[in-house]
Amino acid sequence: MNSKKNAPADALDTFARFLQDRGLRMTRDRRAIIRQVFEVHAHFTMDDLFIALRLKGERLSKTTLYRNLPLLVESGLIRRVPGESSDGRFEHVLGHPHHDHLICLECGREIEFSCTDLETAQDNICRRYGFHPVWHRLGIWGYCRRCRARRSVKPKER
Amino acid sequence: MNSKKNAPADALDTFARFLQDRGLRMTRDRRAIIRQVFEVHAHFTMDDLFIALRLKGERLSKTTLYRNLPLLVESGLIRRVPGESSDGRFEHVLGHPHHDHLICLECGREIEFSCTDLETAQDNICRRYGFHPVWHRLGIWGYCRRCRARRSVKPKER
DNA sequence: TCCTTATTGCGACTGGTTTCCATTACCAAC
DNA sequence: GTTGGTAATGGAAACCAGTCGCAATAAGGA
Repeated sequence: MNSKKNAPADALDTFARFLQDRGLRMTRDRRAIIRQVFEVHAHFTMDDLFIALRLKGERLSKTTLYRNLPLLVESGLIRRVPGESSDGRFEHVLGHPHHDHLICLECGREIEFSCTDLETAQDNICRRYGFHPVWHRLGIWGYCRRCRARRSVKPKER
Repeated sequence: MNSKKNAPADALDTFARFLQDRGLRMTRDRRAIIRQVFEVHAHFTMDDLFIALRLKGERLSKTTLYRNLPLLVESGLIRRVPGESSDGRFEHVLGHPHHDHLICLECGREIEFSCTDLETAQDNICRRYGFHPVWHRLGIWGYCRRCRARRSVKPKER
């Protein structure tokens, strides 16, 4: 029952331990932040989080977020999403399996995928360079099936 | 003589064409920017570029850089260096073939590599999704050989 | 419950980037 | 070469995300 299923509660425990180890305190705001972060399975910005929490009736300030997200990162519960276009975005780590993205330049849609061949090729590269990988991020930009179809109808466009 | 060897001149031509196509003008400042960018084979920030140009006696303003670098990016001559830690950095593209990055979380070093298996795997993915790729970007974060060696000396660390 | 000290909110502040607008300079047409 | 329409530019002001200082608040161990 206290298994992996309850990510928010697990994360709360982990964070509580992390705080205690460093003589910091668990507060209402911190609890709310953790809960929110692990309830939603998507990337988020400071502002996303702020708005979501305010909508839930939490009265914390942005300053508090700016002060606490670095702690969450340090604790390993969340991480900044690497990659230029995802500047200022975070994602939680527990229960968020790895995936990469196809991003459509026309409609902006992001398609998630994962591919073992890709992972294998990456492992090979890392081995070749004596590099110990921790995580990676691959984005492929281009045109999705839907937009290509639409395009082919009026090929003169552009 | 007018071969690939002269990157700055080639880039200047390319950019001139790019500008003309959009009804924009080639100016002294733009020429100076291109020349500088293609003379130096290294990542650079707005400020690096500004200082370098000023040292060369150019009297352009930062505003001009902020206005023109996006054009260079659009023209494909330079690109923003991906990766969180290299926020705000650019690199030129001509004579800088496609590559991906291994980024060390400890020392920050970026190792460039390219790998056909990886490209192949990506092509397969795209085919599977009916996606037409235009470009991609892969970053692998982890620990480089050097830092791992240093670490293994004091294995209790972490 | 008390008391120490971490946490918080607010407003001021910062550094990087963008915008405004008056002036300058391209460059195509004469 | 001169002219005219319009893009480009510089400098200052505005903007914005993120940070800091400080007084008030609230964890949580004694």
